[in-house]
Amino acid sequence: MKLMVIDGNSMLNRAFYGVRLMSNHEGLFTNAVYGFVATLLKLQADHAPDRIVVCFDVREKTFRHKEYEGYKGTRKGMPDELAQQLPLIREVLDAMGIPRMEKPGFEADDLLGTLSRQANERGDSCLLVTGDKDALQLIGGGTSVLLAVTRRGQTTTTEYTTEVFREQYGFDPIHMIDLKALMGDTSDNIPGVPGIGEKTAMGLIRKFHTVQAVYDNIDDPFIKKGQRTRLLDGRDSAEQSRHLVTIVRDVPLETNVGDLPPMQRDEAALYQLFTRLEFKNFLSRMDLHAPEEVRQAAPEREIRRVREESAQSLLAALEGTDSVVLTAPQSLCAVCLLENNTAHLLRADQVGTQAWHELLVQLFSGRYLLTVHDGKPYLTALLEEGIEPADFAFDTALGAYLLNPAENGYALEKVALGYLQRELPPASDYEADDAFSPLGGEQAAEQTLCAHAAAVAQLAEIIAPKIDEEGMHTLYYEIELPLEMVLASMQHIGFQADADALRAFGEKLSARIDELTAQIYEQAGHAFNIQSTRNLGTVLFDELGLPVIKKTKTGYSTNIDVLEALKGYHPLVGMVIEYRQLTKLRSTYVDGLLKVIGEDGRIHSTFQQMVTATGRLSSVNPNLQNIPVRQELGSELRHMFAAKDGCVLVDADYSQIELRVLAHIAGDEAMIEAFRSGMDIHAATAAQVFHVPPEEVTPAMRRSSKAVNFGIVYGISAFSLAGDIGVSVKQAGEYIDNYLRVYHGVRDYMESIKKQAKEDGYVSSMFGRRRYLPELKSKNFNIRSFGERVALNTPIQGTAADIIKIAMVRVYRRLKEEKLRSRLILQVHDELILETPREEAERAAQLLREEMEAACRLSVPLRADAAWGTDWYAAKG
DNA sequence: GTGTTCACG
DNA sequence: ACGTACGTGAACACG
Repeated sequence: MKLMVIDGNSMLNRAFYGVRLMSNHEGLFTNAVYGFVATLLKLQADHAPDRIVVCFDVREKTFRHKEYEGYKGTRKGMPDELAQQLPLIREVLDAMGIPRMEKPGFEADDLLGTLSRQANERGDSCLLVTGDKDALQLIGGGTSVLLAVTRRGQTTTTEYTTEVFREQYGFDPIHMIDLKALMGDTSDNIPGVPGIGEKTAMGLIRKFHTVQAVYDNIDDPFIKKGQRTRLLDGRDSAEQSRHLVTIVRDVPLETNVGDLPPMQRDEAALYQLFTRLEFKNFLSRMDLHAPEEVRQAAPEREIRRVREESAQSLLAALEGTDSVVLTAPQSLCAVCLLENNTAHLLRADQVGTQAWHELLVQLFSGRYLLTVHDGKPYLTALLEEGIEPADFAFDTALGAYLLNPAENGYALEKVALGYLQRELPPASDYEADDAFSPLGGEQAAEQTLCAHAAAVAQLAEIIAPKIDEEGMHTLYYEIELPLEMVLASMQHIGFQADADALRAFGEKLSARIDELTAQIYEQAGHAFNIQSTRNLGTVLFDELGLPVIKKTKTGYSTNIDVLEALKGYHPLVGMVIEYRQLTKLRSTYVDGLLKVIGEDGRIHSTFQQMVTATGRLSSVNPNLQNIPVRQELGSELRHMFAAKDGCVLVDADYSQIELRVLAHIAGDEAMIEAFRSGMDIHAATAAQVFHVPPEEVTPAMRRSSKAVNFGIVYGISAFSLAGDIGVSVKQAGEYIDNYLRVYHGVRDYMESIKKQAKEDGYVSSMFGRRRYLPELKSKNFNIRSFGERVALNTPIQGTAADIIKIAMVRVYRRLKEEKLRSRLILQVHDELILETPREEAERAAQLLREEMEAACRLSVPLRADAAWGTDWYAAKG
């Protein structure tokens, strides 16, 4: 028989520090459990033991540690995030059928020693798993040690047998005790012999093997004079240490190795536990499934599959239905329509191009209420076919996003696992290029398409009512769902970009970058990779000896704040700043954008609707929401984004939308009044905070008020405000105090939103968009503070996101209703851009501004400023 | 794949 | 006493 004995504390610590902090939906921390389970599975797979025992220290009862214990009896140094997870680990082990062992007064090591001895005496082999080198003394007689070592975040394990140990150390494992007795171990409070370090101790033990023998041969010429003195002085300590490091191998145990039952997983308990912890990949890896009674909640539905022969027969089958689920490859080369538990399948190559086109027109005409999962790709595919689809009736991906916007990714397989506890075959079955060609994997493709349709139908039944229950009906049906079509249209139309102008700009940059590179090398005295922060750090701080301003966890920080601070010290610094700026422009924007200009000369970014935790959109491939504007050189790039011939760009942006939302949500009379007065808000704030008439507000006063205004929206602290505007923390604190005295509605809001967030576990935007905040439950100050800032910021940022989304839907509809030829092509959080026939510009600008301002009624006016021009640079007012 | 930096709101 | 702004995406270096 093969026994494996694990040092539970050692493994737990490794798991906790090796896996980034994770928590489930409710804010329960889970990372240590996750790492622990992952390690257990790997150990089982690699070593296939017949029995496993996990041993723990019972440190609370060990008097040695008592004085360090906090009031709750947790060991010093064990963060609460980890302590919380101990009971979960116990549950996991129990469910896996792995016995736990602990014994007051003994450490895990002693249990390892005792169990391995017992096993060996019975003739069984034993593998001890630990990160503690002390355990190496236990090797031999059928026991080996699997030692885990973490270096640079990477854990490697080495299996030590007697041979491996001898090879590495040059003596027998048992003499590990003697080695430690001489060299000591500061982390374990083992004194050893003062003045004898690892090197000397190794030499002595290799030669003499034991402490006893060292002292028996103390006059041996091998021992140098100084060492001899130290050894003799430290003799008591050596003997005491030897005693301390010797692992007990005869702990009286209630359960002996012979009594260990075979491991028996309690699958139902494991399923329940992993579901609660949200360990979805373990559920599938360990092939765990919902027990019968849970499955009853969402049983897999029996679906009848019908292969339709023609578009007519398909449409006839759908006649009179009030709800249809659609699944299809994104290219829409086949469709699966599920109604009334019957899936109707049809492939493009069965019906011919023209008929297929007609079918799609019919299908997406709005006559059928279509439910889909992530419908935008279908919409863009249809637009490419020249078809103008109607909105979907329901999109389960969008619904899942609103129910919890913190997930990463809403792939059907993942959402189904979460809501239906069911594993689906992967969409790659039908997304593959040849899945529906006559030779492709048709069977799997059709089967998967049907299974997915069934899952979408069930998901809709679960998600739609939840959306309503959680007060997001309007947000969903009137904002997000119609917005999907607006975004598809924006993606389809794209933004014209001038490739030649980009290339010319790039060449200009390259010429200057080459100059700078040469100068930087000259200043440094050698060539190096300027883009490598490590190399640059070496040059700046080691070679040139400039003062270190800030450190990152991997070395010196060389970010812009640091470089600005170092500018006066050395001419190289200024060059690096310019070099950084130019290379950023060249690689991210010039090269990056050139790569994505389509054959139509336009850039078709993807607007992601299900990414951010706050409700904002994001833009990828490329990101058109971070095109430079703040610096003169970078903003030239906006000349390359131009309207097509005969058109102009109409650009409108909200003025101070987030602060206006704050004024409204907080109901702060003073701030509302400031906005109603129509004044420059930062100046108005300055006047109120500094008690001066508006005409006496100095630029410096306005600047600091502006910083405070921003800071408030982000969840301010005096420290960061100080860093931001370059005043003392005390000074910054006074600014904030003055600010909150004037705007006491804001102060009250800051308090009440945090309180409410703690009670509810989430915050909401004005339109009911939710974000859960498990961080607020953390006992870690930093994590909790982060949660509080998020609680403050999310309703503001989220409401602003709701508002511009409403505006987008309204602008899109009105352009259609009024049969204008202007088209929305871009959104940048508080800014919308239309491409507009020149003669329509005036009217489009008017419409855009109106709809943006009328999107929502707040207790302050919403203001949007519109302007137009031939390119984005010119259109920005 | 992770960390750092920097572009935007 | 703690260590800080909120939300994104892309490029590059490095292990």
